[in-house]
Amino acid sequence: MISLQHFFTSLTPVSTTSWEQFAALFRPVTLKKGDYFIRDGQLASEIGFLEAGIMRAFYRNAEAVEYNKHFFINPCFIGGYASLITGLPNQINQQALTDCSVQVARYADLQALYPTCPDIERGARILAEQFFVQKERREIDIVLLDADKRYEQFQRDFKHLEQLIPQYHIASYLGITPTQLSRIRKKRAGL
Amino acid sequence: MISLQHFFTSLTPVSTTSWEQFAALFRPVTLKKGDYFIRDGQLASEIGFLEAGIMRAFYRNAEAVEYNKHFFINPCFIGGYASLITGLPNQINQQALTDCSVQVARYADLQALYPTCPDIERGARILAEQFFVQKERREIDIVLLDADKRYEQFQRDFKHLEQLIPQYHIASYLGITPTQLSRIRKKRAGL
DNA sequence: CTGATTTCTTTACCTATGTAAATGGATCCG
DNA sequence: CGGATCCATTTACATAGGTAAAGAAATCAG
Repeated sequence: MISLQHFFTSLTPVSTTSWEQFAALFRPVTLKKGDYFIRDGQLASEIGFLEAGIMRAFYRNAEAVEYNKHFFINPCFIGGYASLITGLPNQINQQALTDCSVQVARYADLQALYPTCPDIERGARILAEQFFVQKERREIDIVLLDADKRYEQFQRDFKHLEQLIPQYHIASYLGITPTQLSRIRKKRAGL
Repeated sequence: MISLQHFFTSLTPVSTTSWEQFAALFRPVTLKKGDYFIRDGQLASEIGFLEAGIMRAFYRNAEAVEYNKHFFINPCFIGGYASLITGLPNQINQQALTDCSVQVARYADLQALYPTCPDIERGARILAEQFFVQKERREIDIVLLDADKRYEQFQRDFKHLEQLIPQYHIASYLGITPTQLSRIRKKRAGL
């Protein structure tokens, strides 16, 4: 299992003193299945590192319909990143689909390290760049692929996840209804 | 008109020596209407700052159908950002819709400044964060809004642009056909 | 085990949007 | 002026996908 230390230092080398200051900011938190890490409407103030468990990120529209936009199945950073950056209200929800263990830090404390720990700020830059790349990849999938292809892509991106969560979550991720996903699955089984 | 210097220093303060090294990397380039700054399939190696003019960014699918994903109407950085970061082939096209003036630098030269100019790297971090926020905002629009609402959003986001470019570019940005955009416009006029 | 709940599939119908082709304005040349 | 080109609109038809409701299957709790 990939630790916070392993994850961060794979972004960029970090000096011992920087790492100690960085690691000291985090405290362990347990999320039960169904718990939220962040909800829309809130101001984000904390960043998390998901050590174990599965979470989903989703938007809710004006009619309270949910649109899954991502599943976290591997250790990675979570949180209302856009809200942390802009200081504007968060628009995303992040919810545990299984029990999860998370390391949590105040984002302001993390930012306070940047002036004295350029290696930490470098990690933050690289992380922001990777977030951007992920988003662009997903954008391309949405724009260029039809629902069938996005389903294939989902299966590649989230190996084994399909068996672990209800299908309406997958349909929501694909931007279709469970009805339509069922049609796609049926069509594919017939081939 | 916003210069590269004005733009960058509004992200974060930059020391004189850092700025001089940074500015020295750029050379002016002129793009004629229709010219490309970057095409899909290429490896990106340069970053640009659009000083004046209008450009579009678009994807092309396997059938060569184009999907506009952004219009650059104000001074800002351009380039195959994901390709610069990952070193993988670029997937996006960026084309001048009017004659444009651009300041161009080799991305590797810019990166080479990071170890000695933490203020420049900080600017890069902030820029990456802002790119992320922009993408997320656009993602939310695409997921949560129908074509009518996205059209309204387009008109707010790109004031006056509608008069300057053909409608099929707008339709492509909205993810619909010119036929459908025509129907939307007609319906709205009737109200 | 059994009833209750949740999830998945299916059916019937409906709507938004796509495709293709025709029409009609603009606009640009020569 | 008069064709040529480009662009927006319109029409007719086709299709992907939505909605609602019912039924089937799986899962869970007592």
